[in-house]
Amino acid sequence: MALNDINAQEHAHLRVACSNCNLRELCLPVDLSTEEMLRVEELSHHKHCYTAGDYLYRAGDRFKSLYAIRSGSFKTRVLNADGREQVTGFLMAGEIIGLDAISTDVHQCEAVAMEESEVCELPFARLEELSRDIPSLQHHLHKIMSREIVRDQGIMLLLGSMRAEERLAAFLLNLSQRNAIHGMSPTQLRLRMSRLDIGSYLGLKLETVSRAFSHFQEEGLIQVKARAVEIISLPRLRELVNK
Amino acid sequence: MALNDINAQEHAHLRVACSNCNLRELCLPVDLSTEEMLRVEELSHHKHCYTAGDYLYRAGDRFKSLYAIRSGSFKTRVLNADGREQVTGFLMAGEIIGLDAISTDVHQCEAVAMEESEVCELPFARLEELSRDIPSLQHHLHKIMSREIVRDQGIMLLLGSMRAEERLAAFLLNLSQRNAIHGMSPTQLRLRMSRLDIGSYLGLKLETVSRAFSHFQEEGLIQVKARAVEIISLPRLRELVNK
DNA sequence: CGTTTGGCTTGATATATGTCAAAATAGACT
DNA sequence: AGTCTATTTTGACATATATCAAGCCAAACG
Repeated sequence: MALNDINAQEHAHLRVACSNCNLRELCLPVDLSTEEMLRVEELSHHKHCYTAGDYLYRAGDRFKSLYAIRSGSFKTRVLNADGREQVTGFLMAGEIIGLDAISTDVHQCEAVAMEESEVCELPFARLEELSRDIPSLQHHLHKIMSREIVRDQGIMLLLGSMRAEERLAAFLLNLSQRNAIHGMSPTQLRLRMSRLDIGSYLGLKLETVSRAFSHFQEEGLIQVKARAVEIISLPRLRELVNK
Repeated sequence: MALNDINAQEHAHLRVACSNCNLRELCLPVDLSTEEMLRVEELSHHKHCYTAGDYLYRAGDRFKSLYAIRSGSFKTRVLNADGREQVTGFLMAGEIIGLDAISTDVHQCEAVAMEESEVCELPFARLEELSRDIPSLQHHLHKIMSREIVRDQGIMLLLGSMRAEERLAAFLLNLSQRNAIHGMSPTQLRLRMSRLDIGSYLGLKLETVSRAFSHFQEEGLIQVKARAVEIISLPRLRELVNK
């Protein structure tokens, strides 16, 4: 079965090997023995494929598994009683998604693919079992959850104390940094999300986001062509955030 | 040594027993055996006392322990490079504080007591050990971390999509609910924090917070006397948030 | 008991961002 | 290629919140 035969709607299962995965150091601790690695692979040997717009899960879905993003990207968003919505994150390869659901066994937010994407399913009950036997895996899981808390606090700082252009600059710098982690260019960004989504994430209206992009371009900070953004001056963008 | 002899500056140690603690069901899973309970008590038998303004920890401090608040309350805040600050939470009895530090082994934010407060220290390495042996404790820890993530996402929704008065109403309702959990009145609130802190938490200036309080009072929603707030109409306050 | 101090309230005004509307552009589909 | 649709940009204007400034109040203190 060739990769491009997979229909995302079927959530096709595919065997994968963590030991060969080039994202290994993002998902797993570094010091696993061969035997431990085999046990982990047994846990997460199922891969699922999605296309843009597909839901990985919806608010209210019963929680069973975390997901490690193997390729592509997702956005997560929370919905209010009255339909108000807030994009809470844009997640890319190597990141773990679904941590919010552990608290109640029900997904609190929803996750939507922003492009062709693949995830490894990590049944959480098995993950807990395994992490009881493998201390470094246990600690790694704790770090991942803690990192999510730190990330969220950073966004609270952004939403609570920064103005529109500072928020957008921080957003671009964050994308740049995460691009770099994956060995991609820190200055050539291909945005996977709309201005509306960026606005929701940054607590701004889409028009404000668009104007900020235009203004950055006028100032020679970036070059914008729709969703292709080139950062001309990383230092000046950083200045903008820290002032 | 009597309780009121304790000097907060000394962070005096006191033996405490979880099994007698009336906050037990907030900190611990319900189904611990007597033997397991004894082991947990061994983990967390140290209590520390603080007075208003004392730091529980500062950003940059090496991470060693989580803390369970036994009495009183703390605020946590993150600081930016340029001195910008954001209050990220107001924590009260029964809540666990310090989860953000697990990710890097260094505290990312700082925690300050808002009144006379006591905490139980939970050395994290020991907590991890213990939770390897006691699956329900392990799962409980995961739930606590996940709950923090959900809480943070709720604040992101508030900061990103609500207007000033909606934010304040949500804040008051949250306090009311947590008061109720502790068997206290859901309508008689004694605020432990200043308008400045509320403003920082809600992403507003203190004047805006003050005006919103005044306006709520004019509308007959609440009765404000400095930091003593009486909620007159919970339903109308809820309406405000969900519209 | 009067003074000091920090926190809170209130008013007048400024400004960043939202709102509404229209045009431009880019992608998707025949 | 050409039409259709969704997304993005841009402009004019409205408004929520910030800013600046003054006065008020209550707890703390000499």
